[in-house]
Amino acid sequence: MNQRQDASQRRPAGGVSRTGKIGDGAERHEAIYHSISDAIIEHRLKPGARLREDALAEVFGISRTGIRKILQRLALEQLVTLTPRRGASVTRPTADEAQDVFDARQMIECGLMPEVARRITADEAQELRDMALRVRQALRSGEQSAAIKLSAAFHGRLAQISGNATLAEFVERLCSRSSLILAVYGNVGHLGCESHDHDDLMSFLESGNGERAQAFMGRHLKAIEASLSLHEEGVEAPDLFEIFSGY
Amino acid sequence: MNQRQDASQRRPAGGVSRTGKIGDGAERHEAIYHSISDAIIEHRLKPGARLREDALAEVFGISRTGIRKILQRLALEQLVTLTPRRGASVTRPTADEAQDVFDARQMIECGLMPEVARRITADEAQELRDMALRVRQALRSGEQSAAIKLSAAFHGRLAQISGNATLAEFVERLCSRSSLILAVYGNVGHLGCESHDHDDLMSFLESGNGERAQAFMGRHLKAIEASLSLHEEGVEAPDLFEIFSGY
DNA sequence: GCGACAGAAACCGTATACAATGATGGCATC
DNA sequence: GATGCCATCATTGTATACGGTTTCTGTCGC
Repeated sequence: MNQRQDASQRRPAGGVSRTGKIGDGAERHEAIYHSISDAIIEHRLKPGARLREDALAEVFGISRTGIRKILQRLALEQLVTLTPRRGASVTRPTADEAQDVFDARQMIECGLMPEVARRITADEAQELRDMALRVRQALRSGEQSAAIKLSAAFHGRLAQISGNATLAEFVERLCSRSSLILAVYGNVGHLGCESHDHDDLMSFLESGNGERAQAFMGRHLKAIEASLSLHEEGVEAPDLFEIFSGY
Repeated sequence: MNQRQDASQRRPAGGVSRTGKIGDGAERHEAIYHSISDAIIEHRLKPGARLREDALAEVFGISRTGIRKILQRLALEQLVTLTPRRGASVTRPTADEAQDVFDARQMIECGLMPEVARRITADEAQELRDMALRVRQALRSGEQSAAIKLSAAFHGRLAQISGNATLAEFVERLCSRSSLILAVYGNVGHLGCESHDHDDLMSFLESGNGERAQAFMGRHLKAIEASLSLHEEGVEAPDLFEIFSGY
């Protein structure tokens, strides 16, 4: 249930409140937003987990007002679900939503590849290869959480290179939601992005072959999708003992 | 400082809580959100117009807290821009952003057409034809504001029929932003959506011809895009009381 | 006459207090 | 012993107060 926080250790995460500089308020909010968002994307906060305003306010050393703002932002990105008078919890995507997200990625990410192939510079290609390398490293060393986040970052950066900020933002949101989907419907040991898929993709892009990159991205996404167990779970009788055995 | 006597007296007076339904708080916020959003989409609030929290709070009879929540939501949809310590104003899209939005619409709306053609039912087709009719009527009677909103609604509803809620939401947001773009770069008398474009599109969809619908949608969007120009309009201070007088 | 500075007002950012509501657990009754 | 009701509690929703920053304006100096 509620993971009873050791209240004795409730230090504000990083010298906070009355410490002179107030100008960092905005940055601080941004940092807190990323903290929570990362925790969700890396599955340290699992779908369904409740996010109480008081608790978060205490952890980060700001008032509920700021937390609410952040929670609303996360809700609009569909990473958390806001239930009136019940508070916030990490979104648990349905199988339908998962299907929608992957169909959308198929359309947008694939559609972006030709433009990316046209625009990508050598520096950007190198940057992406570095990111792909870090994903591989994380996968090899078993850091699945890190791998998921890094992989999402790779796809997001790729979309940015298309030059269309609007579509890039869409892709980033879709990737975040994909992380949630992996948390619910993914199988351990079968993480979506295969080891060298990203590198193969980079080869097509660097050679300016947009069409092959597009086709490859399509297969890549299909492979991730195929690795999911998208059968609807029985909502009727969940095994509470198994689900909460870790608590 | 804390005059709690007021607190005890504050009780029923306004009758906000005594008027039976208390649950309308959420609905009220939703209604206010739509009021502002509609005012922006219909160009009663023009790009660049400042939206002061105090003024809005007074107009709608709620506190700044609620207004801020609504403003933040609008900001995440990119209808308003939030400048730190400067407050909110109606977003003035740049030419680049306009280009991005129309490129995105080109990709997503066109890509959705085959699926829409496959799924559309007779009832839905009729509903859309009715919407197209209302757009035409508004155009004929010179109600450009109404026409813009109705046209955006048409495109949004169309996307919903694809069955992909995620992409439909994207399209709705793109259409809202398109309204803003029309306000800044559009020419009077040359409203984006031509009179029978929507009807022609419906014919293709009803006959199940997804490919032709897709091609036609592409031309339709290109035509809107081509009708834009880069001349910027002046911005006058809006009279919030007048704009929301009907509330 | 023009520019710069200072004072004042306006306005946003944050925290806190209060009200309302859903949840939980105990108690009485059947 | 089980079920329904009631009281208490926990948690969110909303408003308001306070502090800081920006902006406007009026005056002074050049």
